[in-house]
Amino acid sequence: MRTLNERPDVIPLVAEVFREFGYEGTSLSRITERTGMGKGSLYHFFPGGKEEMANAVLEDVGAWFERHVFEPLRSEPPGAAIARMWDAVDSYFRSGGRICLVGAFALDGTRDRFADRISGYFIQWIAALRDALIRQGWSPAAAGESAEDVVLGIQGALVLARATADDGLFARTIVRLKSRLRPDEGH
Amino acid sequence: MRTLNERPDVIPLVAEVFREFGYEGTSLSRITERTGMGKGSLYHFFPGGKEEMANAVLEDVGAWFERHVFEPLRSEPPGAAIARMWDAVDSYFRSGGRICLVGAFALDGTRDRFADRISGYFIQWIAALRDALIRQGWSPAAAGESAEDVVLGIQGALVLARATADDGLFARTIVRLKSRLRPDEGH
DNA sequence: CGCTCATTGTACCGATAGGTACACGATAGA
DNA sequence: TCTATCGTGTACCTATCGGTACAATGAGCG
Repeated sequence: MRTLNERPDVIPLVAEVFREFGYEGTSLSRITERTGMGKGSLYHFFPGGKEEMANAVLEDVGAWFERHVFEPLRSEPPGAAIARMWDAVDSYFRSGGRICLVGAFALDGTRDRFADRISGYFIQWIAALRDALIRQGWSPAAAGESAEDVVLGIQGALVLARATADDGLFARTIVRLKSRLRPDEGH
Repeated sequence: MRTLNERPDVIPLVAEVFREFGYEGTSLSRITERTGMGKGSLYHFFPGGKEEMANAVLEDVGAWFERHVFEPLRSEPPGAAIARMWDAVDSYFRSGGRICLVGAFALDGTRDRFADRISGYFIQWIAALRDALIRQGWSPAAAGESAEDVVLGIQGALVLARATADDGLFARTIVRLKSRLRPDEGH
């Protein structure tokens, strides 16, 4: 046919396949049917095959969070940046209807293959949030602990929401986590 | 050879394989090499093949938690039962060095195959903990919220601990979660 | 128009997937 | 000791895996 597809267009489609089936559960044929691209095109854009596709997907996810979450946390006024983070998280994960690819990859043997990208994602997130909290007047220790607490809470909520198919769980959890970041107790 | 192996002996070995590689990433040959059992024996004990093995493993995990965590939470004095839960959790997950099979299965397409067992595990855990908190004098609402918060925090900690290869994260998180269950704020 | 080159479908590759068939050997009960 | 059964190793099955080769196609451009 013709050149309707570009590499960046395909990545979100491929991402969704990995999200649904995990790295090992994602077969080239599944990607083919979901993207409408044959192996020829797929290997043209991703000469490294499945591994390169997953890498591109992880990079794409990382870039999205860098842009919409981490960077604002580091440079915008902390209150506004944190509010923005909650909005981004809620919409990105579709209120718990969508899981975190990075978290899912972290849990099985896939982790070792993409260790740097996976750990980088979480470390950056925690560091950026911690930074914002410190700029909001928190002590470094309390900020670090709470940042970890929040990021981990989001991941846990995604696991539980999908495990129990409880529609409200994610939103409930976000409310609770939000309130923990509000300055009422002494940090 | 002879009948050294019994079904119950093999299940923990198989469980470890699923834990490392996920459902899709676990191949019969990997199970064979890890357990030392050939396909003949494997299919003798698990005629349903891989799916039956995973089911048996999930049942085994569920039974362990029922015995060491859920049942105590329901019937023992709440303070002691909760203390026991923390010990059980820390040793079972090897301070974060071991992931939660149920949580891992929940995140990808594997969930649908074992939906009842997976959701049952978490629902029972939360309900049992909630029950213990109520018997400790918490309001039902606060108890439900905190039970969810704790179980989800454990899952999140397992994800992050493995993602970032941070040895101390799990223990740190447990300390924090523990303190949230101690009666100081008004519930 | 004709050249070039990115893009694509198709056929094919060896390896391995999950699963089945079956016959051999040990065992235990009679 | 004879025999029915349990446990096991091995050979084999088809389907699919991830990946490669390559020829046809088409757009862009001089």
